[in-house]
Amino acid sequence: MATEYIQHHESKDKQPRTARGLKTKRKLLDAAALEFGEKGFHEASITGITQRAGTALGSFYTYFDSKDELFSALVRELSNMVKERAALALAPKQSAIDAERSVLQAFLEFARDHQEIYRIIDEAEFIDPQSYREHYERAAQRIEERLADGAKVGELRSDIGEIEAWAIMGMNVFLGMRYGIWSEEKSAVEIADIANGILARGIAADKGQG
Amino acid sequence: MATEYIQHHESKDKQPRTARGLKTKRKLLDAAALEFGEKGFHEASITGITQRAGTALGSFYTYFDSKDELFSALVRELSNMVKERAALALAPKQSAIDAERSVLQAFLEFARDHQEIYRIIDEAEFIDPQSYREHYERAAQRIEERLADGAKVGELRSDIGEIEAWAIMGMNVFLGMRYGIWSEEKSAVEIADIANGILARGIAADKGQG
DNA sequence: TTGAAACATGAATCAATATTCAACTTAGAA
DNA sequence: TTCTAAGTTGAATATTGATTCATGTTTCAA
Repeated sequence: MATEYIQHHESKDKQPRTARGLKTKRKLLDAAALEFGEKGFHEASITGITQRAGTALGSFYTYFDSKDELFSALVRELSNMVKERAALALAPKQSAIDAERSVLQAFLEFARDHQEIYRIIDEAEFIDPQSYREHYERAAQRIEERLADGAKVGELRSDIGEIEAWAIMGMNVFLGMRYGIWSEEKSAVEIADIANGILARGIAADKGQG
Repeated sequence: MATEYIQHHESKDKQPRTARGLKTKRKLLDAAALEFGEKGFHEASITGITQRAGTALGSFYTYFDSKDELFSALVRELSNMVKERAALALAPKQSAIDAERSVLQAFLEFARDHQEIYRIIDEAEFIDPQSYREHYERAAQRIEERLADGAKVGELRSDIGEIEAWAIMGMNVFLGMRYGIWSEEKSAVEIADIANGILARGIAADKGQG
C-alpha cells in the first residue's frame, strides 16, 4: 500500500458546539504542539497528547478524525502564527532591504522562542506534504510581493522575482535552524545584519576600492 | 519514553566477510534507497526492502541491527555522494563566484536525477538527527572554505564567513526543493544564474545608473 | 576434500498504539 | 425545571510490522 496523504477541509461535524467543547479542542491542540514538538509525529502518541491535555483518550476522537488530521490542523495553525509574526515585524517606512532584515530577525527570534513550531512545520514535509508546500508557497509569495514593492519604488533591481524570493526564504530557514535552533551563540541582530549584507551588496569584493 | 537516537560507528560483527555477503548488503542498501525514497521511513517496511532486494526477510538482520541503523548508514552514504558530486562540479580556474554557480547548478541537476536522495537526507532530520546535522555542517564547512579561498585572492569580501556559508547553503537547498523536486519548469542553468546574481551583486538597484 | 564459519531463509513471536464503542455526565435552550 | 444534544470516559479491539531464531545452504582456508 503506497503512502497516503491527508484530505483537508474541516469536517463540520467535528466542530465543537459549546464553550466546553471549544476549550477541550484548544487544550488538545496545545498539548499536541508540545507532544509533536518534543517527540516528533511517530513517537508522539494520542495517549500522550490526551494526558498532557488532561482529557480522556476517547475525547480526542470527538474533535479529530485521526492523528494525521490533528497534525494537519496544527500545521495550518502554526503556519498562520509564523505569517502573523512576520507581518508584525514590518514597520512602515522602512526600505525594502531593511524590511527583509526585520523579517529575518523576527523569524530568528520566533524560532528560538518556539522551537517546537519550527520542528512541526518541518516534519510536515513527510506527514502532510500538502500543508508543507502551501506553507512555503505562501511565504515565498509574500516575500515576492515585498520585493516587487521594493522594485516599484526603485530600491531593488527591477528584474527580481520568484526565484530570488525562494532563495531568500531558504537563507532564512537555514539560518533559523543553525543559529536559532541548534545554537544561540550569535544574536539575531548579528545574523540578520550579515545575511542582509548579502542582499544589499552580494559577497563579491568591492571594486574600485583598492 | 522519550525519543531515542541512533548510535553510530559500524558494528564490526555485521560487516560481510565474503564477496557474497558484500553483494547482499549492497542490494539491501540500494533497495532501501528506493523504498525509503518512495514511501518515507515509517511507511517503508523491512519486508518491502528485502523483497526489492530479492533476499529473505531474515537476511536483513545479518547486515543491520535495525531499521534505524540501516537508515543511518544510508544517509551517510548518500551524504558522501552529494559531496562528491559537488566536488566534481568545481572546475579549476573559475572565479569564486562562478564556483558557487557551478555547485548550485550541479546540485539542482543532482536533485532532479535523485529525488529519493534529497528526500532521505531531509527525513534524517527526524530519524537520525546526528547524521543530518553532520551532513549540513560538513557541507557548510566546504562552502566556507571556498569563500575563504575567494577572499584570499581578493575576489570576495574579506569579512565573509560561516554565516554567509549557511545562507548560501539554505538558498541552494530551497531552490533544489522548489525547482528541482517540485517542478522542473525552469532550467538548472537559469536558476543558478539568478541565484548567483544575488551573490554577485545583491538585490538592490544599481546606484548611479539612473 | 572437508569442516567450520558465513550466510540465507521465512514462519512465529511480540510489542505498540491508533481507533472504536457503549455507558455515563453536563450544558443550555425552551 | 426538564430534556436532548453535546461532550466525556477508558477498557477492549484490531492491525501492523519489526525482530528473533532454529534450520538449512554455501563459501573457502587448510
